[in-house]
Amino acid sequence: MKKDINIKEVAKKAGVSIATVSRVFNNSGTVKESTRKKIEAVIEETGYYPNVLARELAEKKTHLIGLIVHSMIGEGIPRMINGVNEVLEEHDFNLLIACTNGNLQSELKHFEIFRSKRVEGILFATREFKEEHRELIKKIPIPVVVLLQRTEQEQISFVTFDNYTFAKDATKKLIALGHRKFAFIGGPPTSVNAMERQLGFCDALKENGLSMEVELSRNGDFTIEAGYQQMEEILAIQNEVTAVIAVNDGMAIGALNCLQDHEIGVPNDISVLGLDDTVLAKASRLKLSGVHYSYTNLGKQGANLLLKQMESEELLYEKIVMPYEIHLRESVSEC
Amino acid sequence: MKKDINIKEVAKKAGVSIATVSRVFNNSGTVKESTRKKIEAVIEETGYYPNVLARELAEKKTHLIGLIVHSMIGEGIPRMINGVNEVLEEHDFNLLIACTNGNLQSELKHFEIFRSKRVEGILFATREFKEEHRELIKKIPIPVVVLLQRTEQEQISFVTFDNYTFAKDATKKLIALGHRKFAFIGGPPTSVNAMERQLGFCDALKENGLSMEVELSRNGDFTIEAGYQQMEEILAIQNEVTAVIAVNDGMAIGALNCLQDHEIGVPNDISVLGLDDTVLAKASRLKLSGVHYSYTNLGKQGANLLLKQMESEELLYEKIVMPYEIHLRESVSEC
DNA sequence: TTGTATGCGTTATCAA
DNA sequence: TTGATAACGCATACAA
Repeated sequence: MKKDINIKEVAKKAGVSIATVSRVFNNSGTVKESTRKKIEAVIEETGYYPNVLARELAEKKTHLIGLIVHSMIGEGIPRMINGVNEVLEEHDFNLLIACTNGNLQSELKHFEIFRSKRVEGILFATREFKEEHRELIKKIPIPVVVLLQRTEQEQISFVTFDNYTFAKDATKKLIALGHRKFAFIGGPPTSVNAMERQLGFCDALKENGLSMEVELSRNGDFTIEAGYQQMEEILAIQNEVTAVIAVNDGMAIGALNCLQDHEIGVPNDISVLGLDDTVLAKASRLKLSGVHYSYTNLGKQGANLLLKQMESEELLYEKIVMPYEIHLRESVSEC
Repeated sequence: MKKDINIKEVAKKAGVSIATVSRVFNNSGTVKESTRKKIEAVIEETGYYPNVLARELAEKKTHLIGLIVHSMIGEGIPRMINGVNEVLEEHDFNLLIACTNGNLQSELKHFEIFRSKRVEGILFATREFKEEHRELIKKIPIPVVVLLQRTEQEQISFVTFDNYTFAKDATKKLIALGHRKFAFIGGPPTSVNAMERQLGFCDALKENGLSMEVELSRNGDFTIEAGYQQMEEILAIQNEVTAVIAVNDGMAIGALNCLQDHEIGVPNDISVLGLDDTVLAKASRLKLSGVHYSYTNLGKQGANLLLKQMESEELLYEKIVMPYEIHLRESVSEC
């Protein structure tokens, strides 16, 4: 453990000026080979490290990107962060991360913290994009890209999945397989993404002239237990249902487990599909059907878009919707 | 989007000196109420934000903690990060994260980057703690806490799980239930944690005077598929096994699925246990038995220890081993 | 090829 | 209660 040493001391030891030391460290300007060698020797000997803070202050660049997420838990976000990280690393940016647990005050606070830390760009993932976010982002002189959420008509960039469309598409696939009697297990009303999926599901039914009893559209809190519980209630209501769609894999697995406990055949009696794509889907004995989309790629796209905005002279906005695939596996069959 | 404004301009607009503006912003020194009001008005009007870079340069503090992880993927690490984040947020530290994919060069590089960024402490999670890490950490004048790995005799702090002991304990529990014929599905030899678990398993057998055929101790790459495959091969070798232990849940689930495909009753014919604790354990129809330990708490402990080291005047080392619980659920029974 | 001097935006020390 | 001014450690324009 040695104390940090600064450029002045290195210069003194090497018998040169700080400007020359700076040149050596940044490969800028021209330095005679012999003095370069001399300086490098001193650097090696002293273990000198430039104080990046000072450099950044002088250069007015921090090489810092801020990432605000509402949660770290789950499969998706970590993969997204991984994607972001991969792109940023290629461009020598460092990642400052804040986790807000979806708390609005915390989100706004971290925008301010990041701003005062002089991050050069901000990636923002929230559960619900609100008016307060909009106002703050418009006010801040830092490029922002919103992840996993739409910003609607605003002049604010985002990269997201098209929850509505893939939910609609997946439902249509089941309809094409002959299913007419559906049950739906949605998420809490506070989850914009879950609501979008639910809307997609409903519209698919509508467009095909189908309808369903209101009681067959239920809501859970994304857990396996909730899926089990809701499936139980669906079965109690009536037994003509031939397909169950859950907004996430956890609840789909819960439904699957419930059906097996009732000795109802999947997919022979009832097909099950989760509008999601997690390891759970592959872990169940009966491979769960679902929708596939890549959080990693979303993260990469987001980071790339942000970098592009940072480089751009004029203001720049882009709205990117990531592609998806529907995977019909063992839990689904014709009806 | 407005341009950032500095303290000098605020001072000019308010007709005071920059020192006074600084005082207002930091509630330091004493300022007359009327001038405070005046300055606050200008701050409000201009949307002034102090440049934290400059402040940090002057104060020689960055309020930054660096976290180096080998991977973001999986359940554990994100929870750990969440724990770290929670503690750091309470203490107004920001988190700089680097993901290295286990690459040694990348790990060392990020130590240097963090050092030059003047982080005040570093949390380091790697797959294998090597000589190079040791040397670098000893050289760097920044407190470091290693996570999820032991540093052995070194004067370097760590917080980890006791893989060896919980694996041994869990095995003993099965022995106590009457099991004598075991099969083991381990991880790749590069995973220190997996090897420690395997050692614990072996020692539990030894201490109870039990032995096993070498071919019944197998290795996989942690995936569900690998677990399935290895179980298949175990069954091909012989059929006296009454208990299978896998180093992680994924492979335990694979084994479970394999057994069900062979119509071998679990737990009546064979008990299955995973030395792990992920959502997978609760998702399987048959609740998988396993070991419970909290990554969140590990992250909190690590962050707290690091903060303690940072505050401490003299050098300080602590080695913390987190507690665990063994959960015997539906996949295990007496023999 | 090298050195000098200035600026980056703060905080902190003194003096007023 | 306030203001000037010197750090903080570096980059860089300009001069030598």
